[in-house]
Amino acid sequence: MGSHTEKNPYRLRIKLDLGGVVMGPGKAELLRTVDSLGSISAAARELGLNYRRAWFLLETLNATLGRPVVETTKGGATGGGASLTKAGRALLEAYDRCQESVEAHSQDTLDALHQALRK
Amino acid sequence: MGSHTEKNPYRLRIKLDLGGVVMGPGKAELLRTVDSLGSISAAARELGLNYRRAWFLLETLNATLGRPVVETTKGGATGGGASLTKAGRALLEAYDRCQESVEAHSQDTLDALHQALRK
DNA sequence: CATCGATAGGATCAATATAGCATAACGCTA
DNA sequence: TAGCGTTATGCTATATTGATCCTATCGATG
Repeated sequence: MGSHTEKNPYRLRIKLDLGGVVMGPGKAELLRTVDSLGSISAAARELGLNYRRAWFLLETLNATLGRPVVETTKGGATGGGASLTKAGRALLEAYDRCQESVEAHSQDTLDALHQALRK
Repeated sequence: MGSHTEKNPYRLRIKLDLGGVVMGPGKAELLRTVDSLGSISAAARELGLNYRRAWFLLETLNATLGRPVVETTKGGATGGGASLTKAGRALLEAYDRCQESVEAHSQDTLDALHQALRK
């Protein structure tokens, strides 16, 4: 039959411009994973990036926003760890909320575009 | 008085992921300027980027999407020129529409985040 | 047919981003 | 006190991106 709707590959990606840093899907996933694993290095392994970079991304966030988004401890039984601050959670939640809102409100436009650019 | 609302510096930037290329504010402005000036090189001058790059950006769009977004002519009295195709205009309009929608629907969340991260 | 401004594209260099290695400090635990 | 896993950070190498330069081609027009 005629209208077998092919999947629309077009997507809308967002980036939160925080004045000095931007947070896109990468940092968002990193925050999320640090939150769930309680460690920067574990999160880095999980996401397939090296610790050096993961740490740098978080440090940039910490330094640029007025307050830290992650707090860390060194040494101890587990070697140390990291967790999100309230600010960090607020940031992540705001990002997710924006992402959802954007997806919901852009779907029609993206579908129309997909039709318009259809070969 | 207490609540003198300081301007919120946080912004939401969008990128249209078209599968192979992404279109952000840069390519959007380029398309818009080519449309209004009728020339790639004029648009490049206007936006302060070199012709080589402007041309390459447009070429990438043309090549990746099934159909061209700009069509060009060489030679002639004016040396040549460029204009947006219907597809190009559809793309630019979709981008603008998404941008507007996003701005409208994210303001509250961004304001709340700004308060939450307030020093 | 020589000129002119624009498209089209090759080649190279600088700047920036990311990857990867190496190492120290930390503080619990055996 | 030796060992372990993690944070923290320096340094180097590689990859990606953007800037710059240069040359060819096109086609109306004087």
